[in-house]
Amino acid sequence: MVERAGPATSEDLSKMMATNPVVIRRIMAGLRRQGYVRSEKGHGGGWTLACDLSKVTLRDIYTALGSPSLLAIGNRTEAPGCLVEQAVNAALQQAFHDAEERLLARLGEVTLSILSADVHSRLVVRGRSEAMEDDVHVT
Amino acid sequence: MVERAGPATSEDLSKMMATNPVVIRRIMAGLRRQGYVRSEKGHGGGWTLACDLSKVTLRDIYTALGSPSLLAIGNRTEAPGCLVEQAVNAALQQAFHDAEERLLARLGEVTLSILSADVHSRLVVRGRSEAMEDDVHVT
DNA sequence: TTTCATGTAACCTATGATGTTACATGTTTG
DNA sequence: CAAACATGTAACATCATAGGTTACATGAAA
Repeated sequence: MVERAGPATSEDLSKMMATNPVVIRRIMAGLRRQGYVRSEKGHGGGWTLACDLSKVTLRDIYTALGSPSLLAIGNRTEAPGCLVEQAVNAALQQAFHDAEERLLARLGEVTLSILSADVHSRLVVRGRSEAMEDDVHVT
Repeated sequence: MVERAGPATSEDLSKMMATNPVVIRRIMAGLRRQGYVRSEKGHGGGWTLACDLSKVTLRDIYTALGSPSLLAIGNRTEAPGCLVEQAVNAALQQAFHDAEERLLARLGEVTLSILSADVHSRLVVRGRSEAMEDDVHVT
């Protein structure tokens, strides 16, 4: 979206990400609630950025999207009756917490502007390698 | 299983864990391959421990069970074409690795004997609180 | 007033984890 | 040896959930 002059429709975005417009709207709804994007209806409408990319981190987005669990395993039951389960939970609770913290901390370090810059540099690289392929074809 | 004198059948274990005997066998198969348990067929058969509980850690079990992913998120595609995906992966790769390492390290610290001891102490606590409840009922 | 776009509920579908059935293999007991 | 038991495993069924789809209401621009 950074690259675009005007608003991007859910239709456009869904094509880019090989998914469905409604899925895009569902996801963007969370970002809109936090004010990271704006949406306009009608002709020429669509989604536009509404935040300072250097101020918004992946963690903000993670939060806006409902903070789903980062770990594949973890304490399943809130207050398990099974003593073995209790023992395992007690033994690993701290580690789960630490691992999650580590991930969240990193998410908080990565701003959208950093990502944008990285995407740009990757674009350049891709451009160069495509040019090289052309050379090969020509030569 | 530590508590039992003889072998425990998949039937017994499945009842304890509120699941199905076949599910138990599926899981135990992994542990048997690593030599942590033994299985005997026929009358009086079932599962018995075959390892030193102080030598086997949760990490060993995790490995025996096929090292499933510990993180709920992560690099989905091996070599994504999408530049944004590449950029995000690059930014988070280290953090994913660190978080996973932290979990694995902790799993490696927790031996089955530690868990067993903890379960025992919880048994005592539960016993006491039940005794107290009895008192209440009596008084 | 028509066209376009979001907003959202309701439903459909694909996937993976778990549960179940069925049957083969081997072991003990009478 | 035959009957009862228990594992080993394949094949199938069920359930939960993430994602996809349809349908329609709301609102804005041409």
